[in-house]
Amino acid sequence: MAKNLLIVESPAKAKTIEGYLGKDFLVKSSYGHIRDLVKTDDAIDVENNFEQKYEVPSDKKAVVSELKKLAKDAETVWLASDEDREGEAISWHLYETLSLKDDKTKRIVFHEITKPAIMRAIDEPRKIDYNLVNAQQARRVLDRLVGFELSPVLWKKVKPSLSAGRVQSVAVRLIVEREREINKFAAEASYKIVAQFLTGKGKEQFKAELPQRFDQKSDAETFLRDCIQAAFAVNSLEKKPAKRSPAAPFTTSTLQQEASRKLGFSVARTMQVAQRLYEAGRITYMRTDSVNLSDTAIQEAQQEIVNAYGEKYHKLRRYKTKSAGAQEAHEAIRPTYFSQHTIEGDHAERRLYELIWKRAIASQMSEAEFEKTTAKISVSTRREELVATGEVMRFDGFLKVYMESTDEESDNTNEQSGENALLPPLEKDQSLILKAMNATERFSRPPARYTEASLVKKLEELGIGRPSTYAPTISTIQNRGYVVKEDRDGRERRYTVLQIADDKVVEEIKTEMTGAERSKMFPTDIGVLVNDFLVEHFNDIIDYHFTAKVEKEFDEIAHGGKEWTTMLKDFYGPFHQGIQDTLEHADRASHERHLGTDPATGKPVSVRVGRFGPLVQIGSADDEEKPRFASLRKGQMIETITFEEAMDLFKLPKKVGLFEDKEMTVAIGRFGPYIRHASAFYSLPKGMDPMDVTEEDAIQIIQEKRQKDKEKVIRVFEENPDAQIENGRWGPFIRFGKQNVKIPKGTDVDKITYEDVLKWAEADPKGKAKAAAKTATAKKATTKKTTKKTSTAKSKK
DNA sequence: CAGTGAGCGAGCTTCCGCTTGACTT
Repeated sequence: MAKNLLIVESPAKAKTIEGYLGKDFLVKSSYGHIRDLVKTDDAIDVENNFEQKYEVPSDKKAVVSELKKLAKDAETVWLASDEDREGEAISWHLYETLSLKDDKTKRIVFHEITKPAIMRAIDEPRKIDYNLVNAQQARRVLDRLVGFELSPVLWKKVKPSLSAGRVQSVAVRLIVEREREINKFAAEASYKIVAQFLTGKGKEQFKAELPQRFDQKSDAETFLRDCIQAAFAVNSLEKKPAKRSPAAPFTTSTLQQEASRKLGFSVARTMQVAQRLYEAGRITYMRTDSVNLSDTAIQEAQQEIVNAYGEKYHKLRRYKTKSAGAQEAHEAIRPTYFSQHTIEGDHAERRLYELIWKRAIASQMSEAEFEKTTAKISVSTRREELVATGEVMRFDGFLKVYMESTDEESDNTNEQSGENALLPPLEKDQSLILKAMNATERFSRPPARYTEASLVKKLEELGIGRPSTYAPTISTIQNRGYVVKEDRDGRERRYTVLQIADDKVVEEIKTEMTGAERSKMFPTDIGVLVNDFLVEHFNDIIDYHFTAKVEKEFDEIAHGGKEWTTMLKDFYGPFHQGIQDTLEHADRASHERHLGTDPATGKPVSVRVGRFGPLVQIGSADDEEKPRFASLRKGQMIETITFEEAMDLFKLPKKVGLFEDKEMTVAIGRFGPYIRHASAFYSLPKGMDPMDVTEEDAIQIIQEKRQKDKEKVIRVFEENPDAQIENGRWGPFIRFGKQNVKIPKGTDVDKITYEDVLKWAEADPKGKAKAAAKTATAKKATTKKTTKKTSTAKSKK
């Protein structure tokens, strides 16, 4: 029996540490927290100093009983959970739950998993820090009180099953408020002047811009006209060295941002893949707020950089965390072995590892050095100067391995930036030949919508949430239906371009797409409704700075300067009063908006949130005639929909004619406009207005789709016409009734027999399960719907 | 991928932070 039992939070960590400590130590993991508040409303006794009822959740029972047994037999139990508030609480819960003895228990901490760090920790054991534990209790109790008192208010005043909390509600608020900023944003147009010059001798070309812009088209036109007969010369020439430094190694939040920008990963996917890399021993812990690297890591990175790129590429750097509320219990995210530039694994694992490796290596490399040249060009007829800039890299430094990307979209419109371009050799007073000049109308841009990752960044800046909760929070607000992540089409916008041609200024109108979004976070109507309700009645809790405020108090508790129950009492009194007042006095939340009167019937037109989502209604319930309803479409919201848009919703579905004795109907569904005929759906070609579809169009679309489907079929099996080989998006596959059967790699498609099909179909449990699930869920969904229908109806009262 | 759309009912929903599996969808 081992003399020492050492308990950490993560099993992967346990494995590593066991290797460092040898036979006398048995290293086990608690798998995070082992106890939590009971899930019922009596978990906290607010009358009695916020006394808590804890329980070991069922999925932790096995871990706890194993640890209990091992602890009983061990001479010394070492509690080595993380060095932060939560970690201290885990140690305390272990101490209590395992019934440990004070003289047999030692608390140790380390914030990097290296042998020297662990040996040092073992030499310096301490006791459980009850101030820190109390700070965690205050945090836990406050979150429970807020979540479990706010949510029921929403059930009563908005709709059942909704949720609110210190973190999620602020996340939703950020998105709602950003959407409103975008809605009220009015783009301002201005004219940007860009010129192309030729040098006199070599006839080399380069570009220059006017730094200032013209608000008025007439001013831009005048400028261009003045330039027609003007002489141009290099007025001044300046060369300046410039440097760029690498970014710090990854934290959870920065990893999520870069993986989103460079690899297109959702934050959940990034964390899944990182978890696999961590478990395989490829990277250090992936839930961290620290940018710190251990001394051994810094040395290994140095060795690797010097070996691979040479001494002058190395620069030792230590980074400091900037973000609020960082607890730094771990290292930054880095490769376990810097010598491994790449790894084995699936595509996602290899790419994420590479990103982590590059970022960590680059963080220990030299600055990149540039020479920036700025040439100012005089215009004989004007006082303004045009400016040409060029940048030459003198030394690549860290850019040899890593370039951080930004959130700025580069694909936006006709922006032709002259930055980073090379300039031909120029001399002061050299005269230049104007080759072309134009003034392009440009528009100011609204604030950017959040992506999952940029929302995480914002939350981190506000100190809201922790590395372990960023991804779950993003999921929660989507699962609750408060926000959606989706693509939205942009709209066309016209802009004016003025140009010098044949000594005249000519004008041209062009169009561009603007406002198109990919994978962005949009609030839903229910998200807006809940947010506005919370802001109205609980503004102090939903305030961006609420977390920062309470964190400060948790810190005071942790340092022994404040009693945790006092802090909670001060908070809970007014909070609970607010809950009661709201329950008693607040109206049911509704965002009903009256849009106007239907000219055809004279009935009122309004929008509101219905049981199945936002809808438009013509007529009222107490009218004799039943009101007419229509659902809002993707991108439409109660707050912003216009009367005309609302009335348009009643124009579809529209019957467009007959085909094969059956009606054809045009409508708009979740995937865009389509024609419904018999029981089949046919998408409209992109760009076709569903209102304009004629009978002939519809027939043609149906026939074309049928033809295309026919072309996809390679072979139908004689034995069973429900079995056929088709060309799919990723190559040939077998359609076998409802089941899609994969063709094994390397099979000659022409030689597949019906026996093969039966065999493969049988051997593909996933495909079978999927086919079965398809029918099962279809059934379930319908039954669920009907039960839900009655249930919500009941609770309405 | 549509259509639907308040009404009486019983009892349920819900927080944030630590950690991984054991399961299907």
